[in-house]
Amino acid sequence: MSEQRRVIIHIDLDCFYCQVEQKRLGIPREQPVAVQQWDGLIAINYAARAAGVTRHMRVREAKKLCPQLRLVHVETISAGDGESGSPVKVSDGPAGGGGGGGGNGSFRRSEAKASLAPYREASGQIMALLGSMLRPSAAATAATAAGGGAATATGPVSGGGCLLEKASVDEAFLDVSPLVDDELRRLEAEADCGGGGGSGGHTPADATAAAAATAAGSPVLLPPGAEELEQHGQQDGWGREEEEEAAGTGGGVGGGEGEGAAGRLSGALLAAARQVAAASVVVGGPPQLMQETDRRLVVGGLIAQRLRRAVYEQLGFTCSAGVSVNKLLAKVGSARNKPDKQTLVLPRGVQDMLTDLPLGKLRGLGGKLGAALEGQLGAATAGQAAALPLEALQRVLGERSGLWVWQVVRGQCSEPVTPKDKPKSLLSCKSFEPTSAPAELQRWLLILAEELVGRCAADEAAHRRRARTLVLYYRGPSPRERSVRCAFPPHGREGPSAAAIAKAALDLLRRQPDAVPCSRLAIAATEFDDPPAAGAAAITRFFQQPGQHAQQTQQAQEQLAQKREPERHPKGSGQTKGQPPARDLRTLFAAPPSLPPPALVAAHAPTAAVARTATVVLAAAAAPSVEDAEKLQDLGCDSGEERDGRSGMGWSPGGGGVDAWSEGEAEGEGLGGDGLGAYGGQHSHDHPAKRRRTAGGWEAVRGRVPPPGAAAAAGLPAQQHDAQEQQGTQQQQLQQQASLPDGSQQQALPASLAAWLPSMSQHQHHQQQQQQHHTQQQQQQHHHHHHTQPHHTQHQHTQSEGQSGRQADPQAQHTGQRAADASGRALSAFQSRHTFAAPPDLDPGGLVAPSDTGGRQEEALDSDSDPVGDGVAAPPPQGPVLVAGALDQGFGNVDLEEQRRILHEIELARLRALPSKHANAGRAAAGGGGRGGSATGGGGTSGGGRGRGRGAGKAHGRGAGAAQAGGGARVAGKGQMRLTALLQPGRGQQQQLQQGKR
DNA sequence: CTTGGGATACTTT
DNA sequence: TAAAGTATC
Repeated sequence: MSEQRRVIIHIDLDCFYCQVEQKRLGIPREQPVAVQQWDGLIAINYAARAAGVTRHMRVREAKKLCPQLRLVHVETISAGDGESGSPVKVSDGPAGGGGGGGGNGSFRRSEAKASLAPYREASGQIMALLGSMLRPSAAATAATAAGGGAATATGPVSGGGCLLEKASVDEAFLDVSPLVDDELRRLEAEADCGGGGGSGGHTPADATAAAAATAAGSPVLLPPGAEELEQHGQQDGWGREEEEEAAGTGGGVGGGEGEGAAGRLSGALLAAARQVAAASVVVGGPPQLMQETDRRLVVGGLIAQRLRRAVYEQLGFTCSAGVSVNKLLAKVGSARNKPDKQTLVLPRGVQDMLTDLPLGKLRGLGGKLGAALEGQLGAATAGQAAALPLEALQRVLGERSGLWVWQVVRGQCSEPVTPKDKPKSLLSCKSFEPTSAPAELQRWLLILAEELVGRCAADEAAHRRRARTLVLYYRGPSPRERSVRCAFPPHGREGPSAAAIAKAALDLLRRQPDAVPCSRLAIAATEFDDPPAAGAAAITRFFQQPGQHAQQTQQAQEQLAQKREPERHPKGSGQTKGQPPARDLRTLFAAPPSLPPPALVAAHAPTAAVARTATVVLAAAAAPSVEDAEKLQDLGCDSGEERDGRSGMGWSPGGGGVDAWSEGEAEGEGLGGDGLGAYGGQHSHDHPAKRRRTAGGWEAVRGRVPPPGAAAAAGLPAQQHDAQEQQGTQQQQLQQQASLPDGSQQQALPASLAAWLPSMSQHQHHQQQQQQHHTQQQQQQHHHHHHTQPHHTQHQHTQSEGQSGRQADPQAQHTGQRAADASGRALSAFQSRHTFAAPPDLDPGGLVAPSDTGGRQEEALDSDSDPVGDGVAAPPPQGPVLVAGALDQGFGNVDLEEQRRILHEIELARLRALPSKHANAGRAAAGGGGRGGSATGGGGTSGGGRGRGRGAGKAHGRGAGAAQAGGGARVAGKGQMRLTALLQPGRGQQQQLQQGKR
């Protein structure tokens, strides 16, 4: 498939944080709002921007500039008693007017840390919705609901193979090429059965007729009917300029004189094109429908409209979209017209568009690379850079980066849309006034640990994996941030213990001689275990008699209790990387010992919300408190329980353990020079942000005497209970759009949302009822009878192969669907994120296009010596094209790998059900299945590489995102790395740049 | 005075 | 593997 045949959409939420808060608080759109963090603004809505409010403004100035400005502080997690069951102390709500909240106290930087959880949650909903819209069934459903009646579906499934890449909390790339293929086919078919049999559809008369035909019939392309789309155009208050600009740029639609290649134009297509052109800004317009690229992009625009519309109607968020042939251009497009607008970037218009575009607006050139380009080659715009010869670029930027830049400034980018599945690490951080007081550092660490623990628990429930490594980041006197790591502390019975994590981090920190006047701390959980077959537990349950599973789980747990095997990544112990620890077969299916039983896990449905709710915070104390010391002690004691059999764990109570920390070390004993003495001793020479050092660490340390008997103090909260409470809380929180008791999903528009969206009118209600896309909240309901829709999970080798990826064996497919269904049920419960693609490593034979892809990769590799021609010598190596797991009802998505695993698990389940259970057989099989996912970690590194974009509109800042060039073919293992390295601007070049500067 | 948080991911050494 | 560095929002 040639580069130009892709249709990529970039979706960018408008001032996302503000929208989230406005929705939450029911603040009308027109009211100026800014989201505040301490004394700064981190998001400003468009009304406020109109009043001149910008980022980097203090609340003071902002208020002065715009007195009606409504300030909303980000949620914070601060001091509160986190003990047993009592709700977390999260603060939200409107911030006090002048300067960060007076009495409330929780919006003080010195006391709390900010939490982005609400935005993560909203983001998850949006991504889920977008994902659901890419699935064929969604389109079919919508069409059916729209009354078009045309029994779409069934036939060759459409839409399969679309990709969704969440690029950041508020952005996503979508590759909708397959959907475009489909809809284009359908649209063009209209000509046959529809009114206009004639060959050309160019006359207005034809267009009109076509419009009628479209409204009546086109099942998928215009599910709601054309008139609704028009309504949409009107409903957003911003519709006006669109049309003007569209007109200015040439908003009309041309049949296109040249290139008569494509046959006649169907009236339906023409009507659709007009409609899209009117509702979009077209760069390089008007679209010439006789040209395939334009035609496809127009259909892409139609899809973008649908997506934006759905996001608005179902979730209440406006967003902007860019539609083009690659990620780079789509992103530039989405940033061009905001808010709530969409931009088609036709290749024809690219050159014009880029000539004056500041380099920084191109994804990847917003940083040093762009600066070097400007500084050393004098190019400030893409146009200027494009005038430079490749050799010059390569001389200055290095071979790879030079080539990459050469392509990017021409608008070329073949980076695939790469669905990201699980995050690679979870991190919680906090910066503060430099301090050397251990108690204070400890306090922060505990808060961070609590937050991290909550997120880890949610992650584990969702992905059934655990972090193997804990990383501590700290910023000491040196400007640079440093990091050290250790094994992740063992999980307690109820999951990872915040106490243990905090203590491990503290131990780590104590060993650092340069940690001292510390102004920032972060802890991260990384290097996760192999995801142990996400669907496994659900599958198992699915094939079990009710009740059997509990029994089984119990058995497994008993066994484990007996064996007490050191399962956790003992450094250097037998567990080779990727090799699942040898366990009894049963344990493969049972939840790990420290997990709640699967049933509970499923019901627990941890999402980000749990991370929030589960966050327990310390007693508030600006000053180091005795309680803090007690806490730590308790924690130490608590984790002591887990200590048995795990001494080889890399982390340990350290030289001196808990007791040592409390006072002995304060005295400089224990670790000697590494001990706390260093804290008090250092001073902040060197520190760039040289500030006064807080009261001497020594004083603080000495003053903090552990109370006698601290070790015996009450332990951590009983999390079992917590879990249940959280469940309730969470459901209340999340399920504003509740399902009916019987499980049917009827959308009740949340009052707050309705209030906030005055424009959501009658027809909208109508829509709501028709909508069958379910948001995450709804998915979390466990009403089984709803989940019987087949899951069209499909896989294509390459896009040019069209629909060839369907599963061959219907029976296997059926089974797979049931299994997928079951797993979907579980996944939907967990569902903290969407996964639309399988990790690339599993069975290359199946995932990677056979020799085909390999060949292309070679070409891609070679292409750096042959960048000419189209610039992108190699066709976009689509690599394994992964398919949106098509869980019809929007349940968790099961990707290809997951399907394989599931089938595997089914087989295992069958084996297990046999009278004599041969664990060996099972285990062997399981081993095979499990291995599949193991290489994934590395494989996750895609050619796509890094970077999110950044909505330029957001807060007028520097550049807008970047794009990676690179053919990013996804190959398992090393080859991919090499390809990646070759095609991305790498650090190598950047270092060169740095050197060049010096 | 002037920046800033909090968060992720990826690459290189 | 560990640590640092870069990019981006």
